[in-house]
Order: sequence, then structure tokens, then C-alpha cells
Amino acid sequence: MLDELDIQILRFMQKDARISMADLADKVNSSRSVVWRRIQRLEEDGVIKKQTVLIDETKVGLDVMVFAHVKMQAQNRDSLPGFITKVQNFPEVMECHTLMGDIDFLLKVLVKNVKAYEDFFWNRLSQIEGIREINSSIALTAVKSTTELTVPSSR
Amino acid sequence: MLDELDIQILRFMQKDARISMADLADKVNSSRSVVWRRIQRLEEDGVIKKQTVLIDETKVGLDVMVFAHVKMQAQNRDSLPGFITKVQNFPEVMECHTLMGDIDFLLKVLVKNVKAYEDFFWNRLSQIEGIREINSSIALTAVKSTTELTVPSSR
DNA sequence: TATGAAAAGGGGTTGCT
DNA sequence: AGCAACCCCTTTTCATA
Repeated sequence: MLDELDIQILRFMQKDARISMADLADKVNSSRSVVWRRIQRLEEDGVIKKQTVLIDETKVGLDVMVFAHVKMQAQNRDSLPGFITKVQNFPEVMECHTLMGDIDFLLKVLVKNVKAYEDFFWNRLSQIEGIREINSSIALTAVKSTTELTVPSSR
Repeated sequence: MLDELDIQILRFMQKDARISMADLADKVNSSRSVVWRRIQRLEEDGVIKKQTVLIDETKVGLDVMVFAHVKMQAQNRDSLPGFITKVQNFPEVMECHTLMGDIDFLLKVLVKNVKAYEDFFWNRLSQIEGIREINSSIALTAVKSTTELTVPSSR
């Protein structure tokens, strides 16, 4: 489905989405139109989900990142949809992953300060039905933090 | 430092970085030149870190996401820099966060399949010096997964 | 100093070979 | 797939308040 040219294009666009068609065509040894049509197809097929800007969180006042490990009560699986919809609507929640094994979730939460997290934790998160246990840990330095996934060469 | 106009611009650019100056100016009730200069400043100041494309991982063959919680041996803090540099060079590692409290790390790892994770785990990750314990859990569905942080209005 | 208008230039887009 | 022309939009400049 994806050939080596597609993958090269994806790699360069991840580094800088504003690269011009001419430059990109040069880098991948192809022509403007070919590259342009490839990108169109990658977008149509949903390989490229969207084009966005990455914002420095601390520069917009979001200084504290917390990972919250939420364990649900195993008995009532009915509460899971409720948890999910509520969590989706919390702007503080950046990511919410379902983990295998027990019924639990890993949340990446981004807030202004520790006080804001306390508020989020007690007045919003822990109010949701069906939670058994929450373990929070503040993330200090992000050694590596990227949306730039390394696209594998062979499929 | 950032006013309401900056924040509006950031919100629209997160949704679609390719929005034209004209459209963006309309949406935020301003003019092309003002919006253009604001974006320049946001980039100079590092508020906008970069412009990139988000790729659907499964469409490039990366189907398995694993969170690995790595606990280090408390005694020798000397091994931390080694861990960090090694981890940074693993393409499988998408994110590596230092967690507060104990000396430990949370890794978000993206691989082709479970076999690839096993290989990564045994032949690369667990080979690093100074590790006490690793807890891995496969992430199933991502309920929410976004780089679109919700920019807070007031500062 | 900040804004708007308008020129200039570059690059996305399309049709044709 | 590649070339070239077109046209739109970004970027710069300049005049104005």
C-alpha cells in the first residue's frame, strides 16, 4: 500500500510540514506533481491525519504534566462508557489509553500547576462512578516527547 | 505575554495548520497583516515549536503501543544519563518521561507487533545498565489521543 | 508604533504530453 | 510520471494614523 517514496515524504513532512513541493521533490528525487499527488492520496487514505502546530505547553502556562493510572471496579463494566465520555470532555486530559489486563486507564493530564491538578483530581476525576483506585505521578522532564513516529521502511 | 488573539490563532492552527491567512483573519476578526505578524512572533518566541503532520500509526504498520514503567536502581544515579541517551536513540520509543518520587521513567513505545516488542524489550531495553524493574502494559484503544492541548484563556 | 493596502514573489495546483 | 503555465496566497514593502 505504501511504497518507499510515500514513506520518505512522510518523514520529511513530519520534520517540517511547511516544506515546499519543490524542496520536497528534490529531497526525494521526484517531481513536484508526483509528490503533490502522493500527499493528496496520503491525506485521502487517512495516513496523514492532519496538519497541525506543536505548541510549547509551558509557554501557554501549562507547566504540570501528570500521569494518572485509573483502576476501575472490575465487577461493573457498565460504568466504562460513562468514564470514557466524561474523560473525553475534560480539557485537562491530553490522552487516555485503555490498558490490557485489568480494566484500567492511563491518563496524560496537562494543567497549569499542582493546585489545578488537585482541583481536577478531587472535583472532577475522582467524582466519576466506578473508580477503584487512582495513582498519580507528576512528570518532570520529558527526555523525549515527540509526535514524530519513526516510519518503518519495509512492511 | 499572550493575549486572547494569540490564543485564538493557536487554537485554529492546531485544528488545521494549513488554514490561509485570509480565512484565519476572518475567523479571529482581524486582518491578514496582523495575524501574519502574530504568527511570526509566536514562532520566534518558540510558542509554536513546529509545524508537522500527524500520521495514523496503524496505517504505517505500527499496530502495538506499549507503556513501559522502568524503575531504576536507587543507589547508582550515575546510570541515569546512560539510560537517557540510549532511550533517546531507540526509534521505538515515542516518549520518555521522568516521574517524580522514585527514580523511574514512563516510556511510550510504538512497534509493529507483539513480537517486535518482545525483541525490543529483551534485546534492547532490558540490556541497559541500572534497571531494577520494568512493568509493561499494552495499550488497547486510545480513547483520546491528541497533540491538541486546550490552550487556557486567562493567564 | 501598529495597521492596512497593495506590490512582488514564490509555490500550490492543474492540464497536457 | 514529468513539464510548464496559471493563479492564488504568502510575504514584503510602503503609506497612513
